Amino acid sequence: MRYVMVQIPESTASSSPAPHSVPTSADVARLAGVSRATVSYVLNNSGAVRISEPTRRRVREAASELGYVPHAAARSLRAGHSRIVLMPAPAIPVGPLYSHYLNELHGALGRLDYTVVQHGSAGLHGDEAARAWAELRPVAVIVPGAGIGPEGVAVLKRSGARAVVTLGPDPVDGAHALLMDHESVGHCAGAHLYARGRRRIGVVVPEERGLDVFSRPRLAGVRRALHGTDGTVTELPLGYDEESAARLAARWRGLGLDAVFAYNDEYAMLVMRALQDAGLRVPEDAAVIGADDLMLGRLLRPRLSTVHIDLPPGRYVADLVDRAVRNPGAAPERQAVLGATVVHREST
Amino acid sequence: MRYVMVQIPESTASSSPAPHSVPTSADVARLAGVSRATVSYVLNNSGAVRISEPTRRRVREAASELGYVPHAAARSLRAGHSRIVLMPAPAIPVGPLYSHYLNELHGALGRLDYTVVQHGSAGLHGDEAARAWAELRPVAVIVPGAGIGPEGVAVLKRSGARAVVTLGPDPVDGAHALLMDHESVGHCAGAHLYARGRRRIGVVVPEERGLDVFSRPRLAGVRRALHGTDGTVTELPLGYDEESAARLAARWRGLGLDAVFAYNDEYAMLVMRALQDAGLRVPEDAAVIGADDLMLGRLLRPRLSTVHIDLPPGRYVADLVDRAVRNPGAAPERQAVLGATVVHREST
DNA sequence: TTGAAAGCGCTACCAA
DNA sequence: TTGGTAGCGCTTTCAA
Repeated sequence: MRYVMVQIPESTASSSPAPHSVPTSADVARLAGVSRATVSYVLNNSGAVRISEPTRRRVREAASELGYVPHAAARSLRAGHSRIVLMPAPAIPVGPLYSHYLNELHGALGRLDYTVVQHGSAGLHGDEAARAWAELRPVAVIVPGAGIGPEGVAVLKRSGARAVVTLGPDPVDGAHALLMDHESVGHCAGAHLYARGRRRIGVVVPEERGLDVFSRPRLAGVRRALHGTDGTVTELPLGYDEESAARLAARWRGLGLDAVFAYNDEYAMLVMRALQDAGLRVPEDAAVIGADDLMLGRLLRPRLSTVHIDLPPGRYVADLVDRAVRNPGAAPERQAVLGATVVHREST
Repeated sequence: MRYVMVQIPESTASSSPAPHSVPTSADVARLAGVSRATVSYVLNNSGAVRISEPTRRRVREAASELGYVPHAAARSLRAGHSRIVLMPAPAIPVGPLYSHYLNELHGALGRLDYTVVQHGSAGLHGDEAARAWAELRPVAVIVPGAGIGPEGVAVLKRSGARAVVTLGPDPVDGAHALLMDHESVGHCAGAHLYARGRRRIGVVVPEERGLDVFSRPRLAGVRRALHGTDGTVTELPLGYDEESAARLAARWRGLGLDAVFAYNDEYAMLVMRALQDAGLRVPEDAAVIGADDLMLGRLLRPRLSTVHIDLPPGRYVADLVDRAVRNPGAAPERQAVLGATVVHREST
């Protein structure tokens, strides 16, 4: 299949008015023979005023006849606030665990009647991104990773955001923090390997840019686990492809390592296969442990040991956001929410 | 880690005014000692009017001093149109291939300066969803799967959407269609298995609801490939868990099948492992083919045959949307964009 | 070169 | 029970 990009010049038609104009509440009012106020009351089921049943019917019929749909922007302009929760769209393909989690969060927010806007901040740096987000006047902003600083938070709050929640490793001034410190993931893995008698431990660090947010803390965690012991930690940069893994496997004996924490289960699968293809036995010659506890780890032979990651239910985060929105004065909450536990199987 | 849901009553503080009000262009004008019109000209670099350099500076300084950020809703209300492209958020966790693709599309749209809004339409049916989307007055709507009908398209167009693009298997009246027919994926797999001498073919149909959009056509494609031959097709419902796969493997000999198309590579890995654990040889006793050409297939032993899926670059789809937006009068385009080719490895 | 003012669609107040 | 109307923040004529 071939795709040819076609550049079309700005059409002259684009500046002409729409063929048929979009119906407004005024149109509905006209058709129903009432005022715009009445239309608003009826369609919003405003309990404050009593409208006679015949009038209500006329209004509703007029609305559906015209195919009237209220204009969210106008409404929130008038109301002075929106129900928009903004989340920056991940710039790079992040693992299945995380993207699944974001989906869950999305759903939970939707159930609380928020509109989730994923804003791609490609190419925007720091406060620039925050300013772009602020233009949408979101009532809340959820920022994964280390995508915002205190100035960014200030910009958002000044623009009316009632809650800023970070999902990263470090708290940010002025924002609620759900601390998801991947350091503990690495620590778990390192401690486990050490307890299993391994002393010379390699740690895979993906070359894919943008994964640093996760991979650096995971590496640091292993370092901490081995600190003050007779164990050593060796950093192993690795691309997510077979050649890269084969090269690592070829160097393996020279490296003198006896175990590897492979960043996550997908990288672990890659590494384990390369090691096995190079004639090394897992776990005898090399213990391998992954992270994220994906299904595929259970299907490998030997079965892959991994670090299971416990994240708060999307519902919980959504509730935190909702609470913060309804009570913007409250002091920023700050809590660690990432649980890491080793799942010991056969590869270590 | 335990999470306790806390219900907080509506705070009385929530109805009190914001502690400090959000600066508007009027505030900037006041501080700079000019009119709001001038502020607008300066901040939008309007070429139509000439503003003296000193004035420009004063305005810009005032804006940054106040931390002024324009209000997108007000702007698009005035302009009569937005730059919002709406995409329904996938209700169920969809495969890595697809979610990666949506991300790519998202990025490409962002580069064209559109704001992507992912709207979770959980619980909304048909036109209800379309109406909810229409409230945001998106300039374009991209609907994956079979999430909209002709009436939905009409609702959106009537509300000002200049382009509706479907990404599903069937074209919808009034909308542009990028036909991604997974039937051809199944057809590919079926034809390949038949050519390799297999005659009694099982097709895995995931039990996970919401995957039907993909799995049904894939099944139908296999049926078509085998139609009029001496081959047979057997539907194999399967949950994404080891027990379910083990049950299938236990039934395998009784089923009398000699090959299986496993929906995608992840299910294929699950099935292949279960078959091997049950003492069956792949491909001798059972040929296994997946789909989506994920990395993991290359890492299995035997290496997994698969159907590689070719999707148009995100950039291409974004350009189509952009073209449609700028030229709303044009007839709906309609083209098949899903390429499927077998990658023959060792499992078939 | 700048300012005054209209108006986008909507809701909420106050009057009738 | 209903209508008139102000005004949310912004851009864009038209006048000065």
